[in-house]
Amino acid sequence: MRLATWNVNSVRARLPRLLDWLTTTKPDVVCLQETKCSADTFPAAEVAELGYATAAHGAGQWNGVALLSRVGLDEVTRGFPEEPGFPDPEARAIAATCDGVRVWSVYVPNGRTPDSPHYTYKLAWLAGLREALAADMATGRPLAVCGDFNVAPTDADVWDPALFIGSTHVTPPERQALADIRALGLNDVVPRPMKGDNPFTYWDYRAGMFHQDKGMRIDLVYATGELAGQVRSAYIDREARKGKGPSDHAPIVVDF
DNA sequence: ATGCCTTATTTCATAAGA
Repeated sequence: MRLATWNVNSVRARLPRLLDWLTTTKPDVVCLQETKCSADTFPAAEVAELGYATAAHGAGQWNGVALLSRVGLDEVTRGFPEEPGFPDPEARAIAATCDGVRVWSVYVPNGRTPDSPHYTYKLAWLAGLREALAADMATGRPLAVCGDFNVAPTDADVWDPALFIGSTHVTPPERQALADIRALGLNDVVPRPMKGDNPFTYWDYRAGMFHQDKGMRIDLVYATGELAGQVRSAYIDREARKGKGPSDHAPIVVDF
């Protein structure tokens, strides 16, 4: 199975690039984040022409997640029980069973600043996600939770750790929340960069950050043990971050 | 301290992103 995850920063704005990328990369299952559209405006017909079934979860201009699959898309769940909201739950999680693998696409709240209520919400949401994953893993199926976690797991995952001290994405509570999720029995599948040493997945649009490789690794693939043991390769598709009209995130592609 | 860039929107200005 070829599994990918990509924060597309609007699936409609990115549609031509997404279709090209699907055609050349040929993933079996794709986790999308920041689709920024409702389920009924998701371009499902366009991806269906390439052989993909769609399950989307969205509610307008912000957030939004989706799953595309050409190997089955069953037992779809949107959100999770007792999902924290701001104040109401947002479209940040969707899961499905694809060829026997339980796949989650998640878009973790940004948090803004550590003194913001959005930060408290972020930590609560990650704790809630942990409980939902624990419940889903009780079935014993292989599982992968993929997406934009908005947390850089280590200092090596940001281009300048000194610059990030005191900022969201690197604080100990956020990193602990990720560690608590891994402690369920999930393994960080670290993809290799196509160029350079840094496994970054996000670069700000501004100030030529991508070209200077001033980025962050905040998009993650966490897989249960047996599945992680079957990883043949994992890479960050930096080509998709180049050129005209890219997302600010690059896709991660994992072959099992 | 802020913009740098890009998105969507009851748009020609704002909120949000990370």
